[in-house]
Amino acid sequence: MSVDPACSHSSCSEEPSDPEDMSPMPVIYGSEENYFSLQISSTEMHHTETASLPSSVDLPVQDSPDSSTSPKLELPGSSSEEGMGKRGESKIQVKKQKVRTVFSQAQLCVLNQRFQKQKYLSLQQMQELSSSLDLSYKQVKTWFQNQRMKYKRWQKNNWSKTSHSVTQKGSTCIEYPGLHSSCLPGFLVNPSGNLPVWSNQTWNNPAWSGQNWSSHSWSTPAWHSPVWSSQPWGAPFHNSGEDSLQPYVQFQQHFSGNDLEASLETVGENSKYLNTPQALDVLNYSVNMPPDGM
DNA sequence: AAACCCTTTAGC
DNA sequence: GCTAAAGGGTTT
Repeated sequence: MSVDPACSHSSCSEEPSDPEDMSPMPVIYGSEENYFSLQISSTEMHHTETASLPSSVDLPVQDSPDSSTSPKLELPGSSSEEGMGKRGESKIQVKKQKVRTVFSQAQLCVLNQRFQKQKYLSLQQMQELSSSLDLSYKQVKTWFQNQRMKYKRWQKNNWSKTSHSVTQKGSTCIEYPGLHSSCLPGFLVNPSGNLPVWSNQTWNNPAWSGQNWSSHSWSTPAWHSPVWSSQPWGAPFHNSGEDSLQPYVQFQQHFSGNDLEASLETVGENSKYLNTPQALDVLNYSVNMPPDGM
């Protein structure tokens, strides 16, 4: 099988990618996202490799400190040109060329799997995930956002396909091809966490060790629930309302341990429509339940 | 203020 | 064409 994903060798041991903004980030290499993440890509996997470095130019670019969470890690004005390049005073027409990061299969795998379970992550979750994957918070956030849109589109298409024929609640016909296609066996996550099985390389993040994942991170009220009610995928509930919540409760009662994982995929389906903090909480709780029993 | 949704831009 | 990322409008 040669299932030696991404970094089985050793090329990805370092991954100085780009933690860029995150706050809790223990690893802050530079400031730029992935600009200079000189990657090796010797194998075939391009990790977070930064697409292509424009060799010349000092790309004023990017970095948009998104600061999503940790507001300004880089002082405004001092760090790079970003300060003035943006909307300072001299509208430099330096068109910041977009840097397209290419996530590695491993990263995508984890992201996808996570997405299947949760369409929305809390701040902390995103932070942890980002640091685990060596990505920036912004990247994770953006990825999830894009995924949601993608999923939405997919759902729409899918919906038109099946809607006329099946519209019942138990119609779990098609599954969102989130990772199936790109996830190699070796990318499967552990039942305890969400890291790939082979995660002993870059994925060694204390945050995922099982401490934070235990519970509080999920129940944190930090959840700022978006407009669920208006969510396209939340709408369908008008029909089944509570019906949607049932699966979750039962789910956590019936499953436990390894099965959880498998079942999650199924449940995950539902979760697409059920993104209420509560539901997620239940789901997540189960998901993170250590197979050993805490 | 920050995250979200949605659209658009742009690299691959 | 896919999708990461930017931009703009909205919501809390």
